[in-house]
Amino acid sequence: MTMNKNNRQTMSLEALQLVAARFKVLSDPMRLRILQVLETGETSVSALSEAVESTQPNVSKHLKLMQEAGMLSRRQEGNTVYYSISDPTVFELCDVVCSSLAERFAAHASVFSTGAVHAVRGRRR
Amino acid sequence: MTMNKNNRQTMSLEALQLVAARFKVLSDPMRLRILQVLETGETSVSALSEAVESTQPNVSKHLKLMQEAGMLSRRQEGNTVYYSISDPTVFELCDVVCSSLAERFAAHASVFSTGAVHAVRGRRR
DNA sequence: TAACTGTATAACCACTTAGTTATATTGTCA
DNA sequence: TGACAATATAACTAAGTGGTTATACAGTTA
Repeated sequence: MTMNKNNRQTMSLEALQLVAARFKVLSDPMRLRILQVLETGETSVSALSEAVESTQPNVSKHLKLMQEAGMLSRRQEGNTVYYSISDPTVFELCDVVCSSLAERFAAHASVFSTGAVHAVRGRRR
Repeated sequence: MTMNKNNRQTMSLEALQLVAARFKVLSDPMRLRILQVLETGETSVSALSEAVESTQPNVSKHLKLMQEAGMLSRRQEGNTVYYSISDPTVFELCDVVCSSLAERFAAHASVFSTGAVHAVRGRRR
């Protein structure tokens, strides 16, 4: 096993690509917004489209992307489709980013609500 | 303060854009590779270019991007420039993604070396 | 000064991506 | 069956991105 001098494994290029792909899914504001809504619970496509103020085809596209990335599950009931979060680590990732950003921009820290995030973090999941 | 039903704050669009931008920086395999090298310590641009097997202009471009994102620091000595990691939370993020991926692809789990990452996680930083 | 080294930048290209509009698909209900 | 509703997909466009090559900019050394 390849280790660097911090005793940390050096990942293969293939593995790096998979990690990068995961970050890429989270690198779009609209998708983050969708995830925020989904955190409140399973939601239909039409309800999501309204909530995030975008068109249905656009939301459907993002949902498919995130589902294929393994972040969402899909459940159909009649002709309504409900999506929900299947990998809650996405919020763990967002929390880490928020803390880091809050630390950097101490001036705008309230935007990221460091305190609130930290308070919630302990009791989630 | 806006909270959803998980008692989690709903971030503003502006904040979501900042978070998304951070994920975007990490969404490229070459940048992740550079970060891996930098984790072993401060490195010059030329040494980095060799290590990641890319051209100097390309590496310089990625370095500038990551520095502007607040992940790297730059130090010049003579006409050699050394970059180093200024925000170690990037590795925290990578660890979370690796664990999540390892869980999903149990078959290819060894690629992400769950065990190794977890073992190291506790004593880092 | 001039030659050389290391890094940054400019210009360009192939490719990807988020969004829109139009349409297809699937399910329900009369 | 037909009309309708919810979702998915196709085709397209404008904007962004990673890489390359060439060149500019500093800093060192003769």
